[in-house]
Amino acid sequence: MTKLDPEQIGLLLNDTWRAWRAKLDSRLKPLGLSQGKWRTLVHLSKGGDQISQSELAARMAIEEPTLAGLLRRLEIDGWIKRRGASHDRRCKTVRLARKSNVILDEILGTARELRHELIATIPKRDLQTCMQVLTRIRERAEEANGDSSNGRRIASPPVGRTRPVARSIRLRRTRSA
Amino acid sequence: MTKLDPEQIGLLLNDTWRAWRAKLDSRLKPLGLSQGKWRTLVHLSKGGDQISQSELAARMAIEEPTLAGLLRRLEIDGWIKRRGASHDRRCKTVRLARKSNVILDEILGTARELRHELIATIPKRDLQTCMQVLTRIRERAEEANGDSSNGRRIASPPVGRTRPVARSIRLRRTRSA
DNA sequence: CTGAATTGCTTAGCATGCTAACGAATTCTA
DNA sequence: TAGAATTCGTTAGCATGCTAAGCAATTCAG
Repeated sequence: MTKLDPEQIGLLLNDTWRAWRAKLDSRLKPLGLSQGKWRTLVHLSKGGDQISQSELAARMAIEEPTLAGLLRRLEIDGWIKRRGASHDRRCKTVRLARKSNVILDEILGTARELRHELIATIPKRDLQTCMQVLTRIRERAEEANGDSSNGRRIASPPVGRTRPVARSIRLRRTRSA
Repeated sequence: MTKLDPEQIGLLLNDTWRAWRAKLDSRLKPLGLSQGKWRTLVHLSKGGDQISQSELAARMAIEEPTLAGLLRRLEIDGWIKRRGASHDRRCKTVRLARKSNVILDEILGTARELRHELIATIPKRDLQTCMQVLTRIRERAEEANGDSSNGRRIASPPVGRTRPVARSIRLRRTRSA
């Protein structure tokens, strides 16, 4: 086995993710869904179906305006519905439309299938090691410091499970001229 | 050490790369360079300095129109120069402007520094394993495809589809009305 | 040599990410 | 309880990725 140059780890990470993502995306495209859209639907489906937009954005680790655009397109296509929340008129709650259930199965199935194809031949131990290394890198990279300009960054939840976290660090634009 | 769920590997890969990239990007932003720009400069610097655009796009694994936009912005900012190639008037060769040399050192230095920070505490052996796993995944994902329904897109016009490797199979619009 | 195909690059237009700035509603505080 | 601050969502505008479609130059087939 060739010895790999550690200096190339960043590049490798980039390429690997890119290839994976491209593959999944191309398999899902025939369903009429692009990456951002199915990702949103999946998060919604895991989320109890009555989340506010800001909560959803936090879980997806994207910004609210980005989410707003995705939701607008999803709503136009009839995949989701938005409705003002009665208890707080600032909020809109987002729900999956009925028609989404079918497609969701396909999305999850396709993703699982691809994942299994990609990691099939990899020994469990090595996979564990890899994931632990990645986790460590991610934690380091998400530490707030070293950053000359902006600190606010939404932390994505730990891989282990889905946690409704994230709003804590939100620190909004401080409107301080 | 917690046992990580292999089903989450895709997500983890995404998040790790995202965090890394965000960090590097934010450190380089003060130089006035965004991700696409410094990536282009680095590829140019590794590339013998007299490459054509299509060659550069292929190396960067992005499409030509994407590169065209990047180069336009880079040229406006004075980082590169483009010039029609004498031997083939279809081509433009791209060169780094002199002012880029300074910035390039900073880019590479910053990237190296960050990389070392991120992987500092990780045992060499584990890092090797991780890189080998990633390499394997990438190779799998880049294989022409295991797409359930359709084979490679080569001869079928319908969906246009994403071809990650850029030029190799380029098959242009066949003007086949 | 001439017409067709290929190749290099551009423009146009969409998708998805970001930040900045804002209006409306709610909550906190003095 | 009035004013300030916060929170939720939106719009506006930029960057970077893509595909489709086109022009100009070159190459290939006959």
